Amino acid sequence: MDTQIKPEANRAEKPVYRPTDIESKWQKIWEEAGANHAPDDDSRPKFYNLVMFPYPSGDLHIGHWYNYTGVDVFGRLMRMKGYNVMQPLGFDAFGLPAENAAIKRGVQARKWTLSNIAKMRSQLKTMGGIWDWQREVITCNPDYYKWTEWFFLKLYEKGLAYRAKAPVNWCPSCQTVLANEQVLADGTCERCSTLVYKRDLEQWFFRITAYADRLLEYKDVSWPEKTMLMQRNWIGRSEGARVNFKATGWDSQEYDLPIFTTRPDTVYGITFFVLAPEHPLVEKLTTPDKQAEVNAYIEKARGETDIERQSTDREKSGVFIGSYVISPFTGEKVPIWISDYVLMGYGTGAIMAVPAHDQRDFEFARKFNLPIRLVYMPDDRDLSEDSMNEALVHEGHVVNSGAFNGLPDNQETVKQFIDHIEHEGLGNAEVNYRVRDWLISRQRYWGAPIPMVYCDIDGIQPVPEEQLPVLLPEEVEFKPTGESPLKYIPEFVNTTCPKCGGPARRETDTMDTFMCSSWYFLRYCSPLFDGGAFEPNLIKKWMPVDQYTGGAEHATMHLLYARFFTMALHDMGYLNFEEPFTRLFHQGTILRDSKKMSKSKGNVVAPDVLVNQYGADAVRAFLMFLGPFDKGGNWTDTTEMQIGGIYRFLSRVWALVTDTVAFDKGGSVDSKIEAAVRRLQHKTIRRVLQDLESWQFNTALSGLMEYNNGLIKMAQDTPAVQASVAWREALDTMLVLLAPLSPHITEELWQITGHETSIHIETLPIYDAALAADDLVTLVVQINGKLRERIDIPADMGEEEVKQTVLSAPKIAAAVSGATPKKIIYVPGKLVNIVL
RNA sequence: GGGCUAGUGGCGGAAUGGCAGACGCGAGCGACUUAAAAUCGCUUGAGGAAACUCGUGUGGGUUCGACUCCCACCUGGCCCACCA
Repeated sequence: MDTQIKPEANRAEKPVYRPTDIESKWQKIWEEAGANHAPDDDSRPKFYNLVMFPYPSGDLHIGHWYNYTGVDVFGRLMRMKGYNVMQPLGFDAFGLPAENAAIKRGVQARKWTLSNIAKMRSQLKTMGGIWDWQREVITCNPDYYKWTEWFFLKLYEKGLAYRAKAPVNWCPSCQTVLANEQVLADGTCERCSTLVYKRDLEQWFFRITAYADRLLEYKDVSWPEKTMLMQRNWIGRSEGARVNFKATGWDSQEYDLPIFTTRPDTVYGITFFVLAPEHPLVEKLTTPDKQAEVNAYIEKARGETDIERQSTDREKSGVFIGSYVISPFTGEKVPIWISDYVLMGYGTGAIMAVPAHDQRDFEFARKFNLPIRLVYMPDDRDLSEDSMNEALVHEGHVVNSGAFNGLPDNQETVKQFIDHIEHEGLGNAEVNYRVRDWLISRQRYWGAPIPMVYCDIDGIQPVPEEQLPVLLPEEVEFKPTGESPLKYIPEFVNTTCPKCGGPARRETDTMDTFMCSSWYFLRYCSPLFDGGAFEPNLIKKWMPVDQYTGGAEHATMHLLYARFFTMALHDMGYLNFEEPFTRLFHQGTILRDSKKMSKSKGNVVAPDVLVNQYGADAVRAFLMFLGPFDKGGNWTDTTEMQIGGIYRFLSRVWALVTDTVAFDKGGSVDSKIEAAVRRLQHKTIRRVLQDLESWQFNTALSGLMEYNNGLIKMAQDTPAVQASVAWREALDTMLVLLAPLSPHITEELWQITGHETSIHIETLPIYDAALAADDLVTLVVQINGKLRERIDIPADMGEEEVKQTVLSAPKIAAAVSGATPKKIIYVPGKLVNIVL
């Protein structure tokens, strides 16, 4: 291979650094030796090092490399620390892109997916990671999705799966359901530009809300605070009360209208009542004279896109529907309105409006000239309903509330109101969650089938376990609209009822791919096991995952679903732990010109060219050198130029080590020089190990570069040092510390320097503080906090003597010029600050 | 609107409250070469001949001492977004 960067060999007898040759050589040797496989029977302690598996889009880009290199560096480090490291990889293989390829290019989804996997697997192998390919898991294979279906049945048995109506994106022109990704920002269909609207469909849900409180616990896990906070906000636990109101419909019947509020202490402030436009009682409570207006409003709300409806800063809208509720607290008639700021999906879809103390209600009241009544008054000033221009939230003391007047705004007051509500039989304390049940139905072809059948006689019936898997047909034809072809395959749809044996229809929806990724980490433990989803003893051996690494964007979806799954399986007795991932780390994202890389945007950076030119070792180290691993980076046109620096570094390591080999071992060298070598060696061990263990790969590398530069300098100054034992050990240290980052060159040099076993099973060097200690330390001398001088002093000099030495230094003495210092600050080994 | 996070040379970035700019890229000069590339050496925050002065988004504060801690603001990124 010819590149302009590569140095010529300056001596014929020395081996030349040819990265690609070395890399393919060692990758082959490692693979044949099974070096990357984590055996199930092994006496070392286990370490399960997991990375979020990729979607097989077809091309491995530099972002994948970044992510997987960091994980591999950490895995290799743990292996060198003596762990039996299991580091598997697989493919999250169901999903929309395969279906789009099938529609647009007429290639079968399965074929497309598997050829992408083959390509990505071979690309991945070039990075020289310790991926345990014997454990590979592909979620679209029947031996995997059989168990995805099985989990569905188990959740169904436990009452955690249920069917309900939910809105989907419906394109009236294509006559099909669209995924959120297929709806453009302006609310139109990506295929035909028709306006998409919401339509209710019967779909399957998982009752994740039943686990909301448990999901807030985080038992025995060490996760980033940020991620837990995101999940907590997502789950959104709110304590409050349910209060029952009653209203009379135009049919003279009385209807219950419960509401949920977090502010039961403001019930006396209610001046109107609002229902979500979709609320089922709207029809009964709308008086005939309001019918037309109300219907028009509901129509309008339905036609709005999510983006429109969710925008906070739009003006409030709504319609009075003609009926009233009676406030059980004040006995007043309170008008009922509908408005889209009340959501059917949260609480009861109805609220009591207290405009004086809720900003949204306040805006609504002002817009429609509805009354406002203060039930809290600030302690330090007067406020009037007419002049206030925003709601008063959490301030002051209770007023206008009968026996409660005078109470302060606090939890105790809220509790007294709830007690009162419960005592009067008007309602009860209640906790609500923002999180909704998990909708897993997808009106898509390329996913795991939902193992359910519909019988005219027996209704909904689960497919019996022994009939699993419900196989997904592989040769299918798509309608031009992109509709799921499953509906039109009679052999798939028509089946028999497991209960009565009569004719029945299969469910044609498939499962959300998050379902597949909610348990893949369990499958890695026994990927070939066919007696169940996993082999219980191997689960006990490997789980929970010790280290999980992946993007922060999965905080509220995948990471929550996987925890829910694990907890549900624990409760069914399949697992003896509740949290799947003990430690979590989010790597940063590599952007291209400040934008996310994606195949669809066409802005991906391919690693292949760089790997061919500089070798995988250089690309790995280069990516890790860009910055802190959790920060990611912005890839611009000049970024690539930096790889030359890493390549030079590796070449210099190569030259340093191969130069030494020419020297005879066992020569003697001045003990002072030997001590200097040891000092540099042990200082490096300390900082580099510390950095590697805390994922600071960029500073670990700069530490190694400084080490390399230091050793080169020593060899130049005193060539004889290269014959010493200390020198050989110093080079061993260099190679061992560099091995996790650049595994091939270090393995090659390890062999060249006469070692007979792989460098990657070496144990890490141990830091010796005594060897690292300096005789002299450089002391910084400041006057009034400003740097004035640097003085070398013996490391063991006492404080008084240090101060005297400093004060008698000519520059300092001149600056002080006879004045008496007010104070002298002494930080041992670091600095002296003289305050004048 | 809320939450989180970041802001340091021409660039990527480094600094348990203690020498700002480590390490690397790029650039400049030099050596080697007929020449170029590669390699090696030196220089490289700004101003200044130098002594020295200024300098980590802006403005305050705490401290002997602040890139680092506190307050306010400005700008970017990410997540959530009318959740009663």
